[in-house]
Amino acid sequence: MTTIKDIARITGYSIGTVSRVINHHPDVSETARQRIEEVIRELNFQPNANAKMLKQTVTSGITVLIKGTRNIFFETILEEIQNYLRDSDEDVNVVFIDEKENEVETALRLFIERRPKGFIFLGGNPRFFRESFGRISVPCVLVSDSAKNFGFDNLSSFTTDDTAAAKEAVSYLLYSGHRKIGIVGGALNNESGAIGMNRVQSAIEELERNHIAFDPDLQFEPSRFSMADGYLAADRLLKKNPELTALFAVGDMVAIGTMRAAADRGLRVPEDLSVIGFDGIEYTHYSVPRIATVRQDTDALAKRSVEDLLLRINYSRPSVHEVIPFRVIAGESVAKIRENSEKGID
Amino acid sequence: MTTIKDIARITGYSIGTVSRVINHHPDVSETARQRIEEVIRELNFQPNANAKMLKQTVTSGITVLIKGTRNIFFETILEEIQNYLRDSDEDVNVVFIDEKENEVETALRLFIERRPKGFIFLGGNPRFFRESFGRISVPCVLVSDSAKNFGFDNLSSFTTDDTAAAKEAVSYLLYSGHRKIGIVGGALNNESGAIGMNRVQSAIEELERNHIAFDPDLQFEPSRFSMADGYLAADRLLKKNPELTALFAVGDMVAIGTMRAAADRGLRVPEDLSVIGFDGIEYTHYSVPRIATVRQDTDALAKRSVEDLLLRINYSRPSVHEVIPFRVIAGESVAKIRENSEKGID
DNA sequence: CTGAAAGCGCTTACAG
DNA sequence: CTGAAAGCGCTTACAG
Repeated sequence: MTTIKDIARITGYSIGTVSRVINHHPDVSETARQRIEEVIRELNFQPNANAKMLKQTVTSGITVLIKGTRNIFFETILEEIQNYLRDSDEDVNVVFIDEKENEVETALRLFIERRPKGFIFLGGNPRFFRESFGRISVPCVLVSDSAKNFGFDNLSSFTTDDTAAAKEAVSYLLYSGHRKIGIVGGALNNESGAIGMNRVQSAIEELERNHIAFDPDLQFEPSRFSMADGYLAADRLLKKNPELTALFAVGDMVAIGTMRAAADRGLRVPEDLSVIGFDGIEYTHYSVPRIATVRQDTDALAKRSVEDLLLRINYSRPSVHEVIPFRVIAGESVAKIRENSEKGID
Repeated sequence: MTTIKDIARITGYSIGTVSRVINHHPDVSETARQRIEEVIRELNFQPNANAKMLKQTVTSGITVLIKGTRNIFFETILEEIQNYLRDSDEDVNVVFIDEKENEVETALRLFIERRPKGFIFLGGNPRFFRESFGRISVPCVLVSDSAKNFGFDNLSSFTTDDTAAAKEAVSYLLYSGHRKIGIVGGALNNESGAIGMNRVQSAIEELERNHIAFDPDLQFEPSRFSMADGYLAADRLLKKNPELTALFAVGDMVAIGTMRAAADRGLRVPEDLSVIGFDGIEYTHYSVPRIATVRQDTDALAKRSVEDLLLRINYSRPSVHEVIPFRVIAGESVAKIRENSEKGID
């Protein structure tokens, strides 16, 4: 393996000078720089980052930690974060971890090893934050869960108001004339907390606010955020309650599964069954019919996260907890039905 | 920051003994182990991986390098690779890199820093392999491109026979009675090589073998592997050639865009336009209609990659280049049409 | 502008 | 079973 020593030996300079050239240190003669760069290129030398990081105590770069490798929603935000960070001169390190892993412990390890100036967490388990976030001392941002009540002054958060958004989704169904509404999705309580249950809770409250009785047995099926699970849940729900004219799927992947379950029961969307999703992933726009959904503003989530993190890194501003507006997208999967109509739009 | 030195100081043992405990070295007294583990737990000590890797020359673990963070197909394979590797006692390190990045240079850097026992590449640019793979000396596997002619004896490859698969896709359309067939997708020549162009080429050959004239201008539109691009390409193609009764989309994402483009032109799938995709991603099974596609056997690709890599790591077997069988999935997006019918199935 | 040297936090023969 | 010491490949004051 080629090391800095080999470059020094070959060029006749010391390893100190070689190191300076590698790190674009200004105090190097043009002659030395040229010769050393030439040999580095010839030998295709790559400095060992372990040694570099071990020695360097200076912080640098920003690390984005993403929970789940198959989360299209987070991937969209990531892409936008990278776009915004491209203009800053921080380099970005992206790390994907499994949904079940502890993102705060991972961050802690990376913090020790890489000394980034800050972290952006895409997804996170409140419990993990409460347990061990205290040991991270650089500015951080959490996207997707409010950290307002965690009590850390180096942690900002940017979130969609799930409660209001779910309320709007149900409102839209009510506005379209639906009264027999079911809810698909929301995991009851898994390791990562009760994901999506606040959406479910808020949807139920909106129904009750409109004097529509809600029977969890007949109008709700939990589901994880996948097409496969959404399919099974919707199928169970439609089987035990064929009266339903509209379903609120708590995630777009669940909505996709729901639409397929409807088709397999001979129901057309939206003629026989209306469906509204949640998140606003790209696919909702390409589906036939286009899927009605509550679109989270991924661009704003990304933009504000980056802005805030850079401000806090560079000017040590205080952390903030912001709610980002969402938008109900009408799509083509929700039909208007007549009041008192027995089922669908006829 | 807590280091091994602190643990040594507090427990009264030397850093050598602490290191042995951390690495589960057998030659440590029970007393020492217990005391040291206790303090490590109390202080929540995490050894600095930089220092560890810098010192250790022993190889360990397997690194999976994935090109593209939004490639559902690769993510499916990754999941299966992880399942298969769970049974071995190798730990797995997954690294996502941008589609435009040089995966071989990245592997080289990781090779220097982490010394894995082997690499699995999910996606790769033949040019990058030819240029610099020679400097990697551990067993590697490339999935998605045959490395047969690269001339490296430490590189196996497992691939779907794109040529045969594209031929079958077109066969299926011909068998269903279509004669006016268009092809959407395949990037002409971008940085990552002419991705998908072998599929296009093979599809054209199959048409010509069946005495169907092929006019690239009227029957082909290039597209990158995304819904958005697939939409635009299909829209252009359908606009300039409304006679087409079937489209072969060179990737499933392209097929999704194609189906939406058809809908926006008032065409029903499959009644007015048949569509067949390529890859067999999960979504094709949930779409309404289910998308006909050529399903690559992700499970076999994953399984054989892992088996082969472990065999070569542990018993230094020679590398192999295997073609994994595919399967045409009928779906619901291709209609049978009458011979001589002017358009669609009427 | 350059070199010699200390040291980052670990691992690992070596000696006992 | 344990400790003292060398050294992994770098960076960085310090001195010149």
